[in-house]
Amino acid sequence: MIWIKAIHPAARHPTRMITFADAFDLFARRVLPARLTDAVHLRFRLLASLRQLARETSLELAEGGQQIVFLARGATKLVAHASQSRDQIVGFHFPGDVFTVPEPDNYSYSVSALRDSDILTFNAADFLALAAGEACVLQYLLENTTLSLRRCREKTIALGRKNARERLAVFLLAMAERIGAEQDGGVWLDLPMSRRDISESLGLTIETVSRQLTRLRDERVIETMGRSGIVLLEPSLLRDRAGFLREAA
Amino acid sequence: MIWIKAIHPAARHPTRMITFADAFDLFARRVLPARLTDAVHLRFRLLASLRQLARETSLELAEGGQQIVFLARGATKLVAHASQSRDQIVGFHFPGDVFTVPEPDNYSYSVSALRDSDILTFNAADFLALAAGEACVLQYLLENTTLSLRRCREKTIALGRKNARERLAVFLLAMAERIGAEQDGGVWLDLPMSRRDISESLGLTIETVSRQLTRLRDERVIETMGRSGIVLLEPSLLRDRAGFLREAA
DNA sequence: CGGCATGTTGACAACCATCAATAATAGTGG
DNA sequence: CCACTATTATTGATGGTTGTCAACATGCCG
Repeated sequence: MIWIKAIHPAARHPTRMITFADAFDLFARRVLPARLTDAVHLRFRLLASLRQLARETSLELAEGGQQIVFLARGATKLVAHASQSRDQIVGFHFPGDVFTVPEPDNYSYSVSALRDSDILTFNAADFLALAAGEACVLQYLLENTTLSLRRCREKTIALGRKNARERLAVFLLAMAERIGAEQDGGVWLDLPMSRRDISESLGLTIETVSRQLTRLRDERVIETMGRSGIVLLEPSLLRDRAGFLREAA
Repeated sequence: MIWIKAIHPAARHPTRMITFADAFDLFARRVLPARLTDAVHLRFRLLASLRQLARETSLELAEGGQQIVFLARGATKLVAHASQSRDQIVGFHFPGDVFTVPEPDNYSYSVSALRDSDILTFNAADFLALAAGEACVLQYLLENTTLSLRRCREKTIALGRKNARERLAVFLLAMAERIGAEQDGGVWLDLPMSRRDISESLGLTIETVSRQLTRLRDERVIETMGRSGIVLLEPSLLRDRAGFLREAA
């Protein structure tokens, strides 16, 4: 049916833009305390820039030092560029996430959209200067950064001590936790990232990622549907393959 | 002489303990703003526990949730325990460092002393509740956590995209920055960690670490003196081998 | 339906882990 | 102070996991 054809892709990846007001509102509801005076609220608002990133486009943040980013809509990856086109994805982000983009040092960093995305960017120094008077905001940022750190440490463990098989299992479980939809015993994933993205996140090649997914499919641990659809048939089987600590017996 | 025997090891790795007052004073000078009232100062003091860790001993922090740790003296490693005695070191810490120890999730974490160390531990929740009224403290923690995150991301890049040779170069440069002593053109390092620690930090084996150090020695990039002494003869040569972004030409 | 980007599969090679033996170091006791 | 010993580090030989190169298949979009 025509109707299916026309509506389906749009439903999966809506391209409707949101306004600055909408984006900032989402941000304020999550980060700013309700009791904030209008004046301070406005000053935060003045620091925000809305960037609309079409799928596959990226945002270089070289100028202006460290940035604080709020993802209002879409999905993004934070990429570190090492030498000679060796890129490492240090994190995936989903709507509602707040994260910091480091200023360039030994590597340069960029934010790329996996889907059409709307993000708010703040200069970190300005933001912190303003937040200094609002302990709640600082506390939110601190908790958030601590969470990012925990995720980053888990990634470090995966990259340092796990084989390809285990890394895939860890990745799928992490995605299930963040964007999975429960579905009669299993978990449904609509991955916004390509095999290349997965491989650049896990320190592998796309071929290895593909082989491990095939293997998991052969073992009836997952099912794949097209390029982006994955069903975790039995999450506990994945946990067995993830090389985590055994649960206390 | 008895006297020599008794004092010599102590000279390299002094075992003299410091008092709680000394340790807390070091902490306060670094983290707490000078203008803090005595009452609040005291409340922070009441949250602190001094732990004296002899070399090679470790501190399990399973109970009590996330901890905030201040290292007053010595050197420590933060170890994540994955399954089956596969450990990954997620960070090394030196005097003055503040860091958080996650509560156990998929992995358990412990702090181990590379040298005799004195650390102050705080329950993170209690500490944050108290710091909520002191924006300066929150800001310090936030900056500190952001720095930890940056370091962790750089480690992620190293483990995901670099070979053994590059990882060693990155490691030595990072150590030079943190505990190196300039010495006529080169940098002198007295590494507190063993080859095993280095390998567990870099996601390699001790044999590979050893081989790469030998290779760097053959190439006249470093000199080794005993087990812990390393001189970086020409840091720029190490940078060439670290796989960093080329400096802007 | 057709073209192209993306993903999968296969053959082979490289790098690093593993296993094993030797060497060096640091601390101990004579 | 020096020999002795246990621990730690180095060196060598070999194999496995994953990267690389290549060909092919699939799915997505116009």
